[in-house]
Formats: sequence, C-alpha cells, structure tokens
Amino acid sequence: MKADAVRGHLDGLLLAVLEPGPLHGYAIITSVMNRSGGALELRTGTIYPALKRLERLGLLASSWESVGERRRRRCYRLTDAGRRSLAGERADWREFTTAIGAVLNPGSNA
Amino acid sequence: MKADAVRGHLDGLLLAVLEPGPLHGYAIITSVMNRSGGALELRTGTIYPALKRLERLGLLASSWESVGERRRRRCYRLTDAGRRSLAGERADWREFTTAIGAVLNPGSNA
DNA sequence: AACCAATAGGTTGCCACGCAATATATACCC
DNA sequence: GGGTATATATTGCGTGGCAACCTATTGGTT
Repeated sequence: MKADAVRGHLDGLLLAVLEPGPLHGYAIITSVMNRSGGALELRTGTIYPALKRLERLGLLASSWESVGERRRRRCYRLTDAGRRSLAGERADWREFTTAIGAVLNPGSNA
Repeated sequence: MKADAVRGHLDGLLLAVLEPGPLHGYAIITSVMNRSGGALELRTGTIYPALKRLERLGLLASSWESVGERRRRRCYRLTDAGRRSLAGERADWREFTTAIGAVLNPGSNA
C-alpha cells in the first residue's frame, strides 16, 4: 500500500474501529492494521493529531485510564455525533468507490 | 462528492477513460463525468497538468488534431507502458478498497 | 449586430493532511 | 544491561488536486 493511501478516509477509519468500544491510540493503530489484514500501518504522527481533531469536532471523547503503576492511556470513545458521522463516512465511501469504480472498471457493475 | 476526492486515483481515471481510444482534454473531463454518473467533475487545473505529467512519464502520447478552420485539440492516447500502468492502477484500486472497506465495514466480506 | 453558452486549452498559487523523523518513558524478557 | 513491545506526543515537509484566472473559437438566440 503506497504512502498517503488513507488520505481523505482517515476519519472514517478511526470512527469505525472505535465503534465496538473505546480504545487508546496505540490500540487503534493495531486495530486498523489487524482489520485491514496488515495493509494499513498508520503512524503516530498520523493518528494522534487526527484523534485530537476529532475530539475538538465533538465526534470523539477521551479520558485517561490507568494501567499498572505509572502507565497512562488516553482512551477514546465515540460520541453520538461521532456515530452519526460514521454513518455519513460509510455513505460517502460507498459513493466514492462507486464513482471511481465506474470510471476505472466500466461495465463491471459492482 | 467532496473536493480533493480523487486524490491519489487521478492517474488511473485518466488512463481508464483513454483505454477505448484517444481523447482530448475537454472530452476527458466529460467522459469522466459521464462514466461516474456525474459524481466526478474534474477541473482543468486538475487534468491538464496531470496529462502533461503522464506524457512525461511515457504513459501517454499526444498529438495536435485540427478541427474546423482554426480550432486545435491536443489528443492523448495510451502507450504500451500506459496500458501496463492501468493494469497496475486497477490492482492497486482493488487492494485499496479491500483494505479500507475491511476496516470501515467489517464482516461485510465484499 | 450583440450577446451568451458551450467548446477548447492553459497557468499559478494555495493549503490540507498524512507522514517521516524525532523525543520521552514504562514494562517485560533474556 | 540490552532489546523489543507498549504508549504518547510534536514538528516540519512534500504533494497534489483545486480554485481562480486567462484567452480564443464556435454556434445559437434575439
């Protein structure tokens, strides 16, 4: 997968992996990697700013979680607005793939 | 369709619409629009530089065509390398949609 | 004749956004 | 003590499609 591949679709990915339940940043990276079969390897410089942005937009909420003695995790969860946004992202994705697919592979009505 | 949507997939679109036969810039824009059902409206600032780039890369070749008295069109056609590249773009597209789709809509093995 | 939309080609500069690089610290295993 | 995995975060860069702009021809309408 070429670099910059997720451009324009990152928000949907983040919202999607948070749908089943809250996760912290590091776990989000591994979740995206696992769910994509290893194809998508997000970097910290990619997701941490993105998570902040989504929280600022009200689509995510975060809280610190303690693990062990001194270890902290910032745990993100979907807000209601986030859930609605995820639905929108899924609709957009369908439109997008349909449009590009129709041009790239005409006559393959998939 | 949000602006910047085709980012990263433009080359494939251009190569794909040129597969059936040569077209000039303006016709490429309408072809992409038609084949996408009106979803993709490329701008001249998008395709003219892109066509030049693809020609420089050897994926396209161009020639001036006269139409009417004083009118000229720059006609682009696929080279052999362009045809091979198109195959690669289609493979990339499949990988890409599979990866993103798996994260965005898990359990919908499509 | 005047006007306008469609056809046709082109350039320039902006800026959003993911990424590479870098930094810090804990936890665990050998 | 060394190496790897876990965990969070910031900074600066490059890219690439797009908005905005420009010129010119063609053909239809009024």
